[in-house]
Amino acid sequence: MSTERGISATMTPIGKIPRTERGRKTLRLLLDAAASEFGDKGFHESSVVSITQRAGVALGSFYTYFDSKDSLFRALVRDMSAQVRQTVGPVMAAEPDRFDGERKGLAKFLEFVREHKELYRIIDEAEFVDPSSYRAHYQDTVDAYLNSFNDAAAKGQMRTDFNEVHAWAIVGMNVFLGLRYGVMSEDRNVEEVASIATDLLTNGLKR
Amino acid sequence: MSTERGISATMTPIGKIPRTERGRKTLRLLLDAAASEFGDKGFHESSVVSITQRAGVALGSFYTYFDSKDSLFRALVRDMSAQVRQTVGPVMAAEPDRFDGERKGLAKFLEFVREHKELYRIIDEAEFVDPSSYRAHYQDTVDAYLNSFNDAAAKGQMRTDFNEVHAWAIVGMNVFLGLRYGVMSEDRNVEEVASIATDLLTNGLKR
DNA sequence: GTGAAAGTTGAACCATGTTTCAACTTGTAG
DNA sequence: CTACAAGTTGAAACATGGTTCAACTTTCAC
Repeated sequence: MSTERGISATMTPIGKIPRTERGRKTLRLLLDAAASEFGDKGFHESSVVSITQRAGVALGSFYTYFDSKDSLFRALVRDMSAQVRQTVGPVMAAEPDRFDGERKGLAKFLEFVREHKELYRIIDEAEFVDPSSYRAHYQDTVDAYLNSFNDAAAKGQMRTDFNEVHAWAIVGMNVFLGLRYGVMSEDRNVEEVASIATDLLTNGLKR
Repeated sequence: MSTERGISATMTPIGKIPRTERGRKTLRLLLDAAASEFGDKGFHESSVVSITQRAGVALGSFYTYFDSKDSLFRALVRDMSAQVRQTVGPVMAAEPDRFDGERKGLAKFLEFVREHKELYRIIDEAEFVDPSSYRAHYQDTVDAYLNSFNDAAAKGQMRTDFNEVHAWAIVGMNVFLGLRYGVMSEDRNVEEVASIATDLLTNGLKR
């Protein structure tokens, strides 16, 4: 449930960037502590004091790297959003058949969610703390779907009369499956859930 | 964007219940003010002071009816959750054909969302402020879907091999369509969105 | 080895906002 | 009309937690 990533890959203007090894380590500690803290308690219940305590550094050190509690949160939202796409995207794209890709991608997504349960709390709370990143996150996901649909339709793998409504519907479907079968409980295995959902998406509910 | 409802219909233990007409009016003012305030700013940015100002009553009056800011919010969550089901359920159930019901129900839901944009902020923020109501809200919706699927399948209107995964998928789909075409923008009419979604649900995406 | 830059520290400052309460006004039953 | 209950008021008490800062320690280039 920790991010396990290098510092400023997608981590755009975090605040001040560390110049030394010691600095990079402290920043990493703060980032990881913040992800757990926000995941456990949500943005408002989390406190900078508590984050620094988890990280094992002094309160003041926080402000060496971040301008404010908000700016840390914003950095985290953008980062998690990118992480999801970087994790799921390639898995989906690797399958020649679009529906196989959908199934594999969804399974990967559910796996990711289980390993990063803080994802939902962070993204969802962005609706309040950082609305533009929140919207951007879903819009980006929808756009990725539309692109992949274009490819698949061109290859004759699916209907050609799709549009943004379909994409939003599918994203919503996946988000909720992640909420239910990733975050709330792990009472079904991910492949099973992914198969059922992909079948629904492929064939519909009619008899 | 106001609730326009009587006081304690579904509004379980709100706190203290008013004994006089004057009291009921004040409570109504507070409830409506709170719904707008939470809708505009979210739970944490909202303040009791500001809610009482909107309502045009004194700060202290708030505590005549509610134990705390939290308890007011909890009351509001349960209330909105019930309102959605009471609004959409009957419309859905009225159609003999399950897919017609789905289309009409979704259209009604989108309409409701447009008239109550505060719905999403309140339900979504319940994830943090009142997690059990948040989960209950979606679980109740899913259960209602499963029941209606049972009926429809018995009438031979749809596949019989559905399960909870299908229900969560569809609920997620609808929630996201509400977010996009109800809250974020009203750039498509509700019937159009509902038709596209229902067609997806009925026939799937395959060619 | 030395000194300047980078990083660390936590007490104190400060802003915000929830909750309490005792004095006051309004409603109503008898 | 009276007296008690219900409701109202807002200043003040209280709690929380974000942010600043000046003294201190560590790192590292030269």
